[in-house]
Order: sequence, then C-alpha cells, then structure tokens
Amino acid sequence: MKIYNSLNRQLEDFVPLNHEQVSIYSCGPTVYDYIHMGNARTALVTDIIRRYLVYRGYKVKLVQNLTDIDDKIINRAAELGVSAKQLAHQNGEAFFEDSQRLGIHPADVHPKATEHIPEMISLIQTLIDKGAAYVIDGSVYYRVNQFAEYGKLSNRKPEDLLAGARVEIDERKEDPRDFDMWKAAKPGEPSWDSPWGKGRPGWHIECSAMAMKHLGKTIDIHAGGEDLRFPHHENEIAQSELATGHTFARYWMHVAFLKIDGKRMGKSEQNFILLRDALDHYPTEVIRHFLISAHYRHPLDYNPESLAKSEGALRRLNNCLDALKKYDGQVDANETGVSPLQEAVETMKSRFTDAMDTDFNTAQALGAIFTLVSEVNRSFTTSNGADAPVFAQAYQALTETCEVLGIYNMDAQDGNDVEQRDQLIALLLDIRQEARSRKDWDTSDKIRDSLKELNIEIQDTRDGATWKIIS
RNA sequence: GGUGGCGUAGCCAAGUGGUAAGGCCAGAGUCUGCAAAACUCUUAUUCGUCGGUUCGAUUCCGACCGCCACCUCCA
Repeated sequence: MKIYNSLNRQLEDFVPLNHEQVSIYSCGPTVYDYIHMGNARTALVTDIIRRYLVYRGYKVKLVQNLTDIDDKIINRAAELGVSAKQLAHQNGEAFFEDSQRLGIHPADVHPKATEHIPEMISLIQTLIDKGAAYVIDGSVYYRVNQFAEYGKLSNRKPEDLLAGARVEIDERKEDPRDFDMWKAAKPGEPSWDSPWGKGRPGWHIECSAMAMKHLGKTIDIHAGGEDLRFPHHENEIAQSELATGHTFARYWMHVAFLKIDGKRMGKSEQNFILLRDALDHYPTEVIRHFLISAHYRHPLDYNPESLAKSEGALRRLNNCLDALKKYDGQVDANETGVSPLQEAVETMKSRFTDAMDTDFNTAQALGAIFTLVSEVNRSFTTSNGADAPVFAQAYQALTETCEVLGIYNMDAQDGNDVEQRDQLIALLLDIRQEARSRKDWDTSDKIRDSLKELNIEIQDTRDGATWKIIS
C-alpha cells in the first residue's frame, strides 16, 4: 500500500508505526459558518481513507478537531449579536449534522480547541523553557530560527519566505517568520488565564496540542486541505517536533481544492456552495460519487453538469445492484468450474484493491466497479438461471467495494411500511397485468400514470413489470 | 519574485516507456400495445505546442504557450 507523502513529495510505502492501530489526524473546520463543499471534500477523503484501511484489516483511530475559538468566530458572533461560544456550538452541531448526511462516519474523537487550553498552555511553556518561544506583552511567539528544519513541509527556504511576505509585519517580533501561539486578550474577547496573562491560543498550537493529546507524539497520517500546508502544518511541525524531539506526523496528505468556475472555492471568495444546500438537491451517494470521481490530489470543478453526470453513473450502478439483489446469499457450496463472470468478479476485486492501494485512487477504483457492472449486465442477457451463485458473488463484491466508497446505501429501503407498500404495488401490477391481457389499455395506463404521480415508475420488461421509486 | 500543480475524445476523468480504464452525452439496436425505463453495441491511430533521449514516448528530459494554487484567514 502506497501513500503520496507531501512531506517528501513522493509515493511511499505505507507502514504504520503501530501495526495494531493506524492513527490519523484530520484538520477539521473553524466553526464560524456552515461547511461548504470544499470542506466536505477533505472530510470525505479522510472518511474513505479510514473506511479503506478498515477494509484492509487495519484498526484505525481517527481524530478530527473543531476550531471553536478564532478571530472569525469572534467577529461573526459580534455581527450576529451572539456569544462566540454559542456561535461555535451551533455551527459545530451543524457540522456534525452535515457530515452525517454525507454519510461520513464520526471520528473516534472530535476534540475542541476550547476544551484543550491546559494542554496548549503546557506545550507553549515547554517551548518557552526550551528557548523556542518568547513573550511580548502577554502574547507568546514561536522563535522560528530555533527550528532548523522549518520549511521542510512546504519546501520553502527562509529567504523565500521573507521575499514574498505580503502580510503586514508585526515590528515587535524578532523575526518576521515568527508566529503567535498565544494571543493576549483584547477587551471584550473570550479569554483564558495563562502564565502570560489572559488570552487565547493561536490556531497552530491548537492542532499540535490536540493531535498529541489524543494520538501521541508521533502520528501516522496527518491530513488536511492543500491550503493548510503552509503555514498551518509547517507550524504544527515546528511546534511539535521542537517540543518533543520526535517526528510529528509520518505521512502528510493534502487534498486538492474544489473549484467553481475554474477558481478555488473559498469562504473569502464568496463563491462557495454549502454542503447542506447541495444535500438538499442531490442524494448523498451522488455527491460522494462526484467528489471521488477525480483523484484527491487533483483539483475538481463543482458544477451542475458534473453532478448530473454522477447522477447518471449512480443510476447505472443502482440498476445493476437492484437486479443483483435477489441473488444475494445464493452461494453455491459445490462450485464447479470458473465462469467468465466469476473471473470478472475476481478481476474487479483486485483492480479495486490495486487502485485504492496506490494512494487511494478512487477514480480508478470506480472504473473497476463499473467494468464489472457492464459484465454483469451482459451476463443477464444470456443468463439461464444457473448463474445465480455467480450473481450472488458479484453482488457481494460490488456492495463491499461500494460500501468502502459509500456510494451504495443498502439500508435505503428499510422501514416498517415497506413490506406492505410492496405488497400493494404488487397487487396493482397484478391488476394491470390482467387488464393488459384483455388489451384494456385504458385501465393499464391509468394504473401506470397514477403510480407515476406517486413517484413510482413502472417498467415493462420481458419478465413482467417491475417498479422503482423515482425522485 | 519564490514554491508546487495541471493541460488526455463533445464534456468529466484514470493511466502507462510498447501502443489509451470508467462515467455522462450522442448515434444505432434489443425489449414493448404505446411509452418510459433498462440493457447491448459504436464513438481518441491519439494524449497543449515544438524539440531531444530511445528500437519505441501520451508516459523521461528541455523550451514554449495556456490555466490553477500556495507564499495572508480559508479544507
């Protein structure tokens, strides 16, 4: 299994530090607003990495933080006339809700910055004690020149960092590259007591402290959006590695941007689509399919046309799965020979694994799945019924792989009234069939049209009528 | 200015030093009382342009053109 490690800018064999459990830290959102599709892409990639590692037999501990104290939260709260705490809480809850709607499994731990202030203070104190930080007017700054490897993640030399600096330089800092780990409180802002006076933590120290608290000094995979590579992740490394003397994260993964009209989707650009709005227009599986239709390290453009394409692809997949479903469980104990379809099932499984093993290539994995869909459909046209066990295998292989990607919802049909509904529809189809045999097209069409108005669509096939729910 | 990425059929998108996965759309067909749906088949001698290396390059190297991103908060 290989992962592209953005620290070394190359594909590397993935060997977890502890074979019992893979540790993953994923940078979560700053909860001053609802999350948008770009945030969703990163969260979804993390979700699928976790699912795939589990599929491959690993145990995984995933930590995804919430930044719940920050300038943006304070400012937005002031605009809305609510407390920062309240705003962060609301948006945190909304984040969990949206994530769940996208089918993202909750992380094992969702630490919040405001609940880890002591850990942050302790980490900052350690850095001060080591001479790697200094205090000015109640704020604490990280002394970048104390960390020789600063710039290793973003591949930047010290002079490069200074040359392009567009940020206004705080003259009090010893070095323009130094960044704050603790911000002295301004009047009216939320603050916590510290050895340096009232204040609040800087963004970078939050992740260092929370990651190490829940996953230890060294974590296997640290994931986040491309934009966090510098300065956020660079600073996390500087703080953590200087404090502990250990490698902070062994594999760094950065998810490329989601774009809209060719430009990066970003909150400051005002060109974002909220995840919850997208979920109101498209099923979960369609959005997931869209987001994984390109490799995670390549930019992806959000537009209605692309979503429509995913809708079409999902329809094809679901038709096949629905048709296969009735063979579920019909495994043949005394297997004889190897049919072409059986070979296709095995090929799909190995292609899927190869694709996912190579830096989680979901686009290629989808290719493997859809190739089998075609094979299955072709087999249907020539099947004589003896293939049931093979269809069962195909069903199992497809649902397993689709479950890893989260693009097939096996429980979608569950519900108490489903059985009765199905019986009623079966009855109507029965009546319609009788009418058709009398060539009573009026009655036949009336049933068909009326059901259609209820979003139930009849399809006449060679083997009789079937139906499905349309949206 | 520094750093990194991208440019593959009408659209989206994988991929490899040996001759291009998959999806959408389109065209044809099968099924059908009609329809819808579904399914099948077909669709890139070619991978931004120009050079180079090679028996052979879309894949490696160089130049150029175009696009995007990071260097400031943003996943």
